[in-house]
Amino acid sequence: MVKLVDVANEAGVSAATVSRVLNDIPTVDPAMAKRVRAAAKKLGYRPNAVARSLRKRRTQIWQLVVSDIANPFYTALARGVEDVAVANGYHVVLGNSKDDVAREARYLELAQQEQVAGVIIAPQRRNDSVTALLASGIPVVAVNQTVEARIDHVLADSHGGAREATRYLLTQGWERPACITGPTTSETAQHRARGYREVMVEAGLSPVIEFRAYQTQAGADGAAALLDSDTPPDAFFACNAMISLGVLKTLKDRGLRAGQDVGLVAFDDAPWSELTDPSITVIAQHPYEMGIQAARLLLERIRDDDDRSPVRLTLQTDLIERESGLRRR
Amino acid sequence: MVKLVDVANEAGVSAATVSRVLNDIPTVDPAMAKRVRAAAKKLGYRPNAVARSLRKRRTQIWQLVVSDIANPFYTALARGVEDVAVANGYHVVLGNSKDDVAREARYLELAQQEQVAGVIIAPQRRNDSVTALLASGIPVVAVNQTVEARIDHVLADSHGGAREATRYLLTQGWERPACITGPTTSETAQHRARGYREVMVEAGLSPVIEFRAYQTQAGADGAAALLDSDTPPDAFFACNAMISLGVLKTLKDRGLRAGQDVGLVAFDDAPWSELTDPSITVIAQHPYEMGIQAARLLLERIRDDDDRSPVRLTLQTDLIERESGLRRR
DNA sequence: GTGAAAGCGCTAACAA
DNA sequence: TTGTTAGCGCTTTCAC
Repeated sequence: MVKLVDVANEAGVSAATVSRVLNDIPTVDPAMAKRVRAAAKKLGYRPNAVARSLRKRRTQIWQLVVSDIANPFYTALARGVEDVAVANGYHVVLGNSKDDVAREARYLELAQQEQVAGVIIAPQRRNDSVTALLASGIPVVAVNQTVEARIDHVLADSHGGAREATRYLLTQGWERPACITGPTTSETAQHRARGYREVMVEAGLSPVIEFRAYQTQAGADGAAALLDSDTPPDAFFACNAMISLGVLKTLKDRGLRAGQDVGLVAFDDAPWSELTDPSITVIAQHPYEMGIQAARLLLERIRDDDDRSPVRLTLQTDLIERESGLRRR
Repeated sequence: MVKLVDVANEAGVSAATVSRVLNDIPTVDPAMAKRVRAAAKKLGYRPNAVARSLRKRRTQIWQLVVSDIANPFYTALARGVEDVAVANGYHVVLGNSKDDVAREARYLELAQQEQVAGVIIAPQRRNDSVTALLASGIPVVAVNQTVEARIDHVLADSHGGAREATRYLLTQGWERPACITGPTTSETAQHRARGYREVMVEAGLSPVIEFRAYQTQAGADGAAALLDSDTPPDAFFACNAMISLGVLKTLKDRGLRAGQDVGLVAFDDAPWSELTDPSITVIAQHPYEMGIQAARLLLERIRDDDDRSPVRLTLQTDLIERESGLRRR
C-alpha cells in the first residue's frame, strides 16, 4: 500500500506539502504541486480516508436512516440524498430500520461511533434517540416526522393532501369512504387521518379510520376488516403506497374493481400506479425532491457551523387523477 | 468526548485492559472486566470506530453497489445483505451506480479509500474496475454478472428461467412471443435472450429479440417498436421487472389486455406483480436469498483469509403462474 | 512557501 | 493477567 509519505519521497518534498497539494491548499508553489501530483499518479496513490477522518475528527459519510427500503417513497428519497451527497464529495450509508425503533436507535449510535458528517433520518415516531446525536455535535435533518425544535425538518403536506384526496372521493360521488393509515405513533398517519376526518365531518359524514401499519399486509387486513364490517365503505383512502397495494390485493380477492365497484385514492405516486388496471389516483409526494432538500439543509449545517435557526420545509402534494377514484356504474 | 483512556482512568486500569474488555478478549480478570464496563457505562463511553479502523487497517463497513435502487430486485438483495451484515456487526454502505459504469468505478475506488471490509457488487457488465480492489486485498462478491475467475459469484439461473418462460408462453398457445431484454453488455440479458432463442428455435419459430435497457422506458419503447413492426408479436417475455412495467404501459396505451389480447411473462416477482389486473405471470428470482448468500460468502472471505477456491452459486428460478400469460379469447 | 514534529483514539507487540 | 510502548496514515500547528 502506497502512502502519503511515499509520494513525498518520490517527489522529494515533505509529507506536509503533499497533504497541502492533495487538499488544494492554495499556499503552495504550483511547480511543486505539479511534481507532487505526478508522483502520486505514478505511484497510484490512494488517500486513506480512515486516517484522514481520524485526524479531522469527522468523516465524509452521511448516514441515512429510513424505515422501509421496499417502499418506493424511501428509495426515491435515497436517490435525492445520494445525488447531492456524491456531488459534494460525501457518500451515503443507508440504514433500513424496518419499522423497528431499537434498530433505528442502533443506527444512530453507529452514526456517532463512525463519526459521520451528518444524519438524515425519517423516524418512525417522535423519539429522543436523536437527542444524543445532537449532543455529540453531529448535524441531523429529519424527514416526514417532527422530532425536536432544534433541528431542520423536511415534510410533505400530509394534512392538505389528505383533505384533497377525501374531497376528491366525495366529489366523485362516493358516499362512505374509509381511511386506512399508518400507526397512531406516526405523525404522517395522524395528519392524513385528520385531513380525512375534517373533510368527512364538514360533509356531514361519519369518518371511519383504521390505524394499522405502513405495510402491504396491514393494508390488506384493514381493507378486509372494513369490508366485513356492518357498514362497509364504498371507497378507500390508502395513506401510503404499501397500504394501497394491500387494498388492491383485498379488492382483487373479493372480485371488486376499483374505479367501478369501489373508489380508491392512495398517497404516493408509485412506479406501478399508472400502470395497473385500473390505474391508481394518487396524492403524489415528491420524495426525490425531499431528499434533495434534506441533503441541502444538511450541507449547510455541516459547512456553516453558524447556528442559523432551524428550518421547517413543507412540500406540497399533488393529486394525480387516474382511474381508481372514478365512479362508473 | 469521552475516550478509552478516560474509562481507563475511571476504572484505575490501563488503556490496554479497557481495550481488551471492550473487545471481549477472554484473558482478562472478570472482576476487572466488570469494573471497566461499569466505568464505561458511567461515563457514557462510545468507542471511536474510526480510530479503531485505522489501527486495525480495516473497517466494519461493507460496500454494496447496485445499478438501480428503484428496481425491487436490488432492494430485496440489499435487505438480504444488510440483515446478515447487521447480525455480524457490520454495516452496509449502499451505492447506486444508476447504470453508469463510471459511477460504479467511483464507488469501488471509494471502497478502497474507506478501507471497507468487503464489497458486494452487481456489476453492469464485465469490467475490470474490480481487479484493482482485489489487488488491494479487499474481498469481493459479485452478483448476477460474471466478473473474474478469482472471486465468488451469486447468480440466478437466467438461462433456465428464460427457457421456462418461453415454453410456458408457447404452451399457452401464443404463437409469436417476442423477448425484450437488457443491454447486450449485460450477462443476464444475454442469458435470458439465449434461453428464449433456444426454445423458439426448438419449436421451429423465429426468435425476435429487443436488446434495450433494464428500465421502464426501454420496456415501453421496445414493446411499441415490436407492435409497430410488420409481424407484431402476440406475446412478450419481459426480462426484468422494470421492463415489464414499461410493457404494461404500452399495452395500456394501446388498449390491449394481457392474458387476453396478448401474453406476458416477466422476470422478477415484483411487489405489484400479483396485484395488478391482470396479475403478472413471472419467473421469480430470489433476490433476498441471493443477498443472504452473497453476504455469507463475503463473511467467509473476511474471516478465513484462507484462500478457499472461488464459489459460483446459482439459484434456481420459479415460474409463478398468474393471469397475464393465459390465452382466453 | 515549506518542513519538523506532534497527535487524532485506538490496538497489538512485547515485557513484566 | 496486566501495563508499557509504539505505531496505524494523515493533518496541522509552529518554526523557519
